[in-house]
Amino acid sequence: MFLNQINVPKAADLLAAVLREKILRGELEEGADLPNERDLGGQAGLSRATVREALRILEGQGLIATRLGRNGGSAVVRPSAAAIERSVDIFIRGQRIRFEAVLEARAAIEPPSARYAALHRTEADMQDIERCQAALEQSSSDGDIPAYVQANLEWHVAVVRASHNGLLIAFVSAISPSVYAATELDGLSPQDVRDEVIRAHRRVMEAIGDGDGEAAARRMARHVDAYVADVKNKGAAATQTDAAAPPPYRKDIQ
Amino acid sequence: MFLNQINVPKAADLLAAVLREKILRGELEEGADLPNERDLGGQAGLSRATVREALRILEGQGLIATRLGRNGGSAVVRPSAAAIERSVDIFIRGQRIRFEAVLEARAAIEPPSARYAALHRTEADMQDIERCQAALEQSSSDGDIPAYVQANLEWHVAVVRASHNGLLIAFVSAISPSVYAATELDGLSPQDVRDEVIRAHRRVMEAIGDGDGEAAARRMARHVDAYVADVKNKGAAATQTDAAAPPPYRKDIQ
DNA sequence: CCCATTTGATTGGTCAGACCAAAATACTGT
DNA sequence: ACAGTATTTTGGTCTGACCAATCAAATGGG
Repeated sequence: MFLNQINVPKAADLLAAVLREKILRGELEEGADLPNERDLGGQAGLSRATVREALRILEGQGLIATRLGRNGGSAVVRPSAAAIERSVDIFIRGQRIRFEAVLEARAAIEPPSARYAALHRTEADMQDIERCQAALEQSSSDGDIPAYVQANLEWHVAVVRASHNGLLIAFVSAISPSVYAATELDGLSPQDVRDEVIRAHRRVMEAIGDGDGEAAARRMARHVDAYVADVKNKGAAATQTDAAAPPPYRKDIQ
Repeated sequence: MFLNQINVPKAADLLAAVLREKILRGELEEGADLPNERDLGGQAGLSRATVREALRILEGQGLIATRLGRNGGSAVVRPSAAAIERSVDIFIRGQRIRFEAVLEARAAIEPPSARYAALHRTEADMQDIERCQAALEQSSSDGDIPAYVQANLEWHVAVVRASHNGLLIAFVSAISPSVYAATELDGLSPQDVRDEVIRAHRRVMEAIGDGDGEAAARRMARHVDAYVADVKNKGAAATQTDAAAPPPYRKDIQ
């Protein structure tokens, strides 16, 4: 062997790569309009169909947004966590990641995030968290389980957001929908469990408010570990009755 | 107001969504060939250009792979962590995530991952980790810094891989390239620091080998926190001499 | 002069048809 | 039996056209 398999790149991929670099290097700043598709094709010596495929790639990566009509066209947008959320969702569903593993990942990330939250939180962060907690308590006393689960997730995301670490926020946001989808399914959460969750949240919030990182991490760990243990028990109980079926992690997969 | 903004979906997006669901629901299993582009267009009542845009979207999401030539076409592939790595890379670069924040995220995820690794590792996992450690020690004594940094990262990924949690593996894999790119740049890592890293790794490995989750987590935390503190100090020192410039986090951004 | 309406220009969205190029298969002559 | 050639299948790309959404400019009545 003296030559590696030569990889013929596709024109659309190349164009997408060029534009992506231009964007990420900051040559094209946020909001900047790309030339229209016909001009882009003319400049690059490519057909419009090829240009469009390249734009589709970039759109899928969350780097541009395309609007129709006069003064439309493709404009550079700041890549958000949405792309990460999409890819994580696809990964979880495609790899058939066990629901327990998703919870484990959350249990891994959230306690350190709570520590950072305690260290970096602002006044506005605390207000956000408290707003989520209020919504949680309200929906719990109303007995509105879906709203309760939703508010619960939002509380967790709000805590991580207070860490001001974009990556941790993105990771937790990315796995939250899966946690929600699987939790809602169970229809669990009796009154006493909900009350205990509310108390645990209050303890964590107190630590974050005090700026006590260690306490925040410890209490958050207790809280999410209890959740994981709870689900694992349920999973084990379910496996007794139906040993062959893998634990469902999402309603549309069975 | 009595009607919300009506969102006209694009044909390619719809087709991509339909195919994506088919794939993720398992209707099309791994390796299955999609119909060729002409047939797909015929069945869906769409032009080939539109079909190709849809396929490009799916390809970007890592759900299909397309090969040229007779017996070519698009085949379903299992979505891997690669898509997550791409989106995280774009996110980090696009959001100008501080390098410290990337390290913080790693410092958050790796200690709990080490705990899971201690609990779930197999014999093969230990061998992988030891192989990485051997490469690390070799390149360190050779003074080959790039190889050393590379082996260092691989060791960390190998540890997380031993946790057998796909999400944690994906997250750490996703941020590793950024850690590498930024670390290499520094050209730091004098002999004594490298030796200390090697000793820290050995301590973590011992705990994982013993199945002692708490010790593994604690030692890993010590190890990565030292790294973060080191970088933060360097960052502070650098800011003294050049207070205006934001800390570079990647060589191609300056 | 102002405002509502109509008209027109710009741009993405889609289509149809063609040809090229890569890759596997079928064929053919030795 | 085999090497070499032709054929077929399929993605890759191009050209050119028309539709549809959108906004700007022209228009016309009050």
